[in-house]
Amino acid sequence: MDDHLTAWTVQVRKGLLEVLVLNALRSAGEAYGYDLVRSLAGHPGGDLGEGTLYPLLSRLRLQGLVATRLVESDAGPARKYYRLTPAGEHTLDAMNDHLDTVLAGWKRLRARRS
Amino acid sequence: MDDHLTAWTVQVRKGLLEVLVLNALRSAGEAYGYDLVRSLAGHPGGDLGEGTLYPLLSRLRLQGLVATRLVESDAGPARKYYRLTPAGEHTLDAMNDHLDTVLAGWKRLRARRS
DNA sequence: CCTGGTACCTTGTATAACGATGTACGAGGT
DNA sequence: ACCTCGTACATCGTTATACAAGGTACCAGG
Repeated sequence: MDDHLTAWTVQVRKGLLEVLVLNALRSAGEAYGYDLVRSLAGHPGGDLGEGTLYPLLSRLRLQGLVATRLVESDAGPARKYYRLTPAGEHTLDAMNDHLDTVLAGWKRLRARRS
Repeated sequence: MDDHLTAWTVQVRKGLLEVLVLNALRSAGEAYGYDLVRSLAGHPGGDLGEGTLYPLLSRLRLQGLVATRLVESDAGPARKYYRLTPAGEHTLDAMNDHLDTVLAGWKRLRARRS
């Protein structure tokens, strides 16, 4: 029974993780992948691996929602910093609004328990 | 840009639709598929087709979260009524709690805008 | 006889999360 | 020299799901 619940949480994260990352990116102003993994780990529902985040960031870049900037590091490999584009800001607002709407429907149905 | 947003909303619905239906089922006590499509259409984010709902209900039945009851109708084909099982009630509570947790993380990140 | 509403179901396509795996760099220990 | 650890990026295969499109069947009214 727990088996099905964990499978469900995976499905819920689809798309929801995208808004989470975009919001984190806007609040940080600028951040690189490896850092996002660690900072989001503290947030509820923000527990993701690198195999999840890097493809996500790549998609966002291809869609023009974020822009990247390579910065060499003294200790370790170069970091790829991400920040929102104007289109990304606009899209994020639309996403947040959409979530508000959908969740309003959820809360309404949830309240009416028998 | 709207193209990407509509694709995103599809991904958000994955899994989220399942909680919506389960909550609707609990608040109604008992309901059949065709009726759920119409009643959920009024709720924000509850716009779904039959090709979405029927496979969803089948999955829920296979997982033991809902039970079915066939009732013949005077006008039209027989209706398959669905209602939550005890396991379904328990799982639904866990889902609602999980959503509460995840959405708390979303709201926290969303509040901190630059 | 045909249309339209009710009611169920299946198939194919596209998309995303995630674990596993791989690459590469620098610092510190032995 | 060698190894290990932490940093940092990336890709692949599996699995699960929404959705449109299409299909079946029943009943009533024109």
